[in-house]
Amino acid sequence: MATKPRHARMDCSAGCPVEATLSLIGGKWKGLVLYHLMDGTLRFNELRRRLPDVTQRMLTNQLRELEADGLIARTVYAQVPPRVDYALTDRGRSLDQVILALKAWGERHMAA
Amino acid sequence: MATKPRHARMDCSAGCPVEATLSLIGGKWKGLVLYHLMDGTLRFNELRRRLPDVTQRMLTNQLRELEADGLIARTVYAQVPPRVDYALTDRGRSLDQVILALKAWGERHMAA
DNA sequence: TCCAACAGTATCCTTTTCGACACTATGTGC
DNA sequence: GCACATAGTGTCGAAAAGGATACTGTTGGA
Repeated sequence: MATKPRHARMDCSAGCPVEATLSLIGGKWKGLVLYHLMDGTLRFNELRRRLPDVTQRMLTNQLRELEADGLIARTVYAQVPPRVDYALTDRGRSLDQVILALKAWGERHMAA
Repeated sequence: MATKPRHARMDCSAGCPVEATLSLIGGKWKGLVLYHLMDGTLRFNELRRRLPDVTQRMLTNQLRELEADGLIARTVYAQVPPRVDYALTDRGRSLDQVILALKAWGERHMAA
């Protein structure tokens, strides 16, 4: 129970789905992880190399939470050295437009 | 200086604009505030009534941060009792599509 | 004369989040 | 028999975020 949902239900008020969605992708590195996984399946250390500022522990946490929320799938191969693949689920892929909207806005409005 | 930006620059890595945008709207109630202001200008207590679970202090904080980020405009009228209007700026209004994308996704994928 | 409405502040405290750092298991190549 | 790579865990502590509660000043209305 690393993190409890900050917004578990949808029945609080108008506009609440906004917060509910944000609570899924609002983790400090989740947007970035989802964005990189849009390129395709990645192994743990591949993600690490793409996100050099994320500590190993944080990356693990974020991945676990994304998995718990059904946005990514974790596949473990019984090999040595271990191999674990991360990929978007259908649900995760359905966020693509949202991620791209966030990215487009950031590129257009953060010139400062 | 209630809150320091969690993501001030855009030059960190690919996909970073995603995080930059999230850092603006990721406050616990910011999405909700922006969503309600899409209806039009609201006074402080009108917002309070629409967001009953937000304490007065938190609402003030979130509004101040949104103002500092240039997303909303705060207009004070020299009256008694005081009157303060909050409205989206152009920059804030440019987030409408993003907010609506978040809302649409939440409504469609949070049925659980 | 006393109270309610407005838009906040001030203070204190708890919870959550984040990061540093060290540690694990195992089979392969040298 | 040693280090290396992989994919993690565990523990600690600092910092940030969030929440509870109480307080302010003014004026119009009952």
